[in-house]
Amino acid sequence: MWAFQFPQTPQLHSHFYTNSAARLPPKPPPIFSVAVNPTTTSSPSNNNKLIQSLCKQGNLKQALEVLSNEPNPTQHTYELLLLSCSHHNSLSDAENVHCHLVDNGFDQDPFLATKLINMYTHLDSIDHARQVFDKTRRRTIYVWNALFRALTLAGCGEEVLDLYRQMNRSGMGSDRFSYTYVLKACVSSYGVVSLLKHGKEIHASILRHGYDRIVHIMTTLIDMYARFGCVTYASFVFNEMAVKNVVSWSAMIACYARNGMAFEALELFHEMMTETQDSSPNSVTMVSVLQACAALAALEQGKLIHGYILRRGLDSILPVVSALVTMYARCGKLELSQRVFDQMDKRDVVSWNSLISSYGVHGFGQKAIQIFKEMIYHGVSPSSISFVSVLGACSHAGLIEEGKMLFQSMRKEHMIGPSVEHYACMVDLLGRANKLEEAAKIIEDMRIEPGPKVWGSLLGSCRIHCNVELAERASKRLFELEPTNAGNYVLLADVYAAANMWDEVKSVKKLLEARGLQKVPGRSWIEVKRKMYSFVSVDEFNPQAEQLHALLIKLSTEMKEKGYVPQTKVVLYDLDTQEKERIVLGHSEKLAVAFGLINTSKGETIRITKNLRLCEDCHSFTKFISKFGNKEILVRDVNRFHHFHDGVCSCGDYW
DNA sequence: TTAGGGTTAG
Repeated sequence: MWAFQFPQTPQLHSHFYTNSAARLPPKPPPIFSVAVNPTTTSSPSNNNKLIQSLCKQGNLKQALEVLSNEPNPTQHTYELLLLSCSHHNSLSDAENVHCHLVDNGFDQDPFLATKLINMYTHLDSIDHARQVFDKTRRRTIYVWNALFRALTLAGCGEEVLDLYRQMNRSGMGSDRFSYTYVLKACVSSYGVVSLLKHGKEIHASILRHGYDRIVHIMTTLIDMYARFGCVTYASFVFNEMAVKNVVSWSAMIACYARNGMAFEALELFHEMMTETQDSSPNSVTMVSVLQACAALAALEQGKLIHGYILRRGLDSILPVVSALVTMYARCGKLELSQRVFDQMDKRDVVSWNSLISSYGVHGFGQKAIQIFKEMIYHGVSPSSISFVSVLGACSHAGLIEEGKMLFQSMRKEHMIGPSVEHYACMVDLLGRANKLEEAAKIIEDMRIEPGPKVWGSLLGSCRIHCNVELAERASKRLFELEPTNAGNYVLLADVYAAANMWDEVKSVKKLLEARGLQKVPGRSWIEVKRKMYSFVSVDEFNPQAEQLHALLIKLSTEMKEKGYVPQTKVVLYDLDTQEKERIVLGHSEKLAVAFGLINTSKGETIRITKNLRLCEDCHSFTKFISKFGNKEILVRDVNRFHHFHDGVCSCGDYW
């Protein structure tokens, strides 16, 4: 048969070929659709009208039956049929309509080619979309754009860029739609090569062709730079925009929020509220703003934002409510997360995942598992992220057997293949529990390539349990996979320092320097009376610093009398014990604790956030303060929460 | 005929 044919579709024509004998021999392929279109000269038959009406009513089955008796379907009839196949998510019907269309001489119609590509994109059949494109000789800008969209959604960014160059060579210029798809393609690549360079070239082309006044394109550009972590470029584009709307503001706020610049995100939000009259924030804006509050653990800010959401009636929008659940949990108010969740009329898998991870990050592993089961009981199927959340919760709580069983159930019961993230959770779970060999075995047996997250989990566990040999193995891979991540070098140096291997510590530090990298400085912050105060280990600019240091020396002396022994193995310098003690006493979280002791009233909980993992010494020191200073102290480190109360931490010293 | 920002984890 000359007509378009798909592989693996043996029953393809059975539905339509009841009169197949009358159709043979096959017609030669038409060259130009308009010239051979059998219906351009005649008005649509009654059958055509009936098919169109059935499609509009959503009755695809009957529409297809009528189609089998209609010798002259029109372009519009096919258009509605293809749309209907998309709505019904039916690939087999789609293929049948496609074959029918080809048999009736429409295979070179660029309008229908566009519709076919869009339909196959919707049905996740990228190969089919590509075949339609390849067979279409007259490629309008719509046809090109449809394929760009298809490939971008499928993560084939590099292929889009190749085609884009091909399109330009063919003399076809880009329009505003091509630019948005191609910019998105730069960040949608599954390949390992960064396409940022290409994104910048496209940016230049946009400027050359005067498309920089199109808000859609400039917003996509902001988003592209945001996803590459190029905040300066993104804010430059944003500031240069002559006209901004709610989407461009939201894109810039999201850019700050996801790139560790939560202060800036909140600042920009306030600017948006005060400086714009016609761009009032919407639900999407609020999600990013809540993310920023969560990142900073800015509870008071978060509560104000919650009030605004209620006043604006945005509290029924699921992503907003899920972001509220997460915000309260990350601000240390788990009970408020639960309350917000309980008040939801409708919940989706994201809402459940938010609650599961909320309990997880606070160390309530069993509760997280219970919620996971409740979710399934309520008929909501777990997603891949549900498993990341619940496995993470098991890891924080040391629930090894439960974690293993859940991991097994992924494939068996829920048909979800484990991804790199799930393996990383399992390695973390076993590694933390000092089952390092078992963790290494998991990596060996992985069916997919273990990425930096997996090796990073193993290295983190080696640091906790001081396993030099395995740490060297993991870091060797990590230095290849992500040579610019300073954290990995620091972890390896930590392992060497704990083993008193000072020459090795020195050489890791040299490697770090040679590669132009720096250790991320420890930073802690605290919200007191709606204001945020930030501390770094050596903070000469804080007017209270002297007072804070004096208080810390006094507290340290007192706590030593009560049994506190400074843990100095975290110091990466070969110094004497006294010097090491001085260094750990200046850690940012201790400064924040001291600030909290001075500036909070009796009975008020101290809430601190830290950008790195809490060190052993600060952990031990804070336990003593909670007992002898009679203070509740809540610390959120980069991984989880620590509730210090009466000399005990909720993590059970397992973090 | 086609388009831009957000949702959970690590």
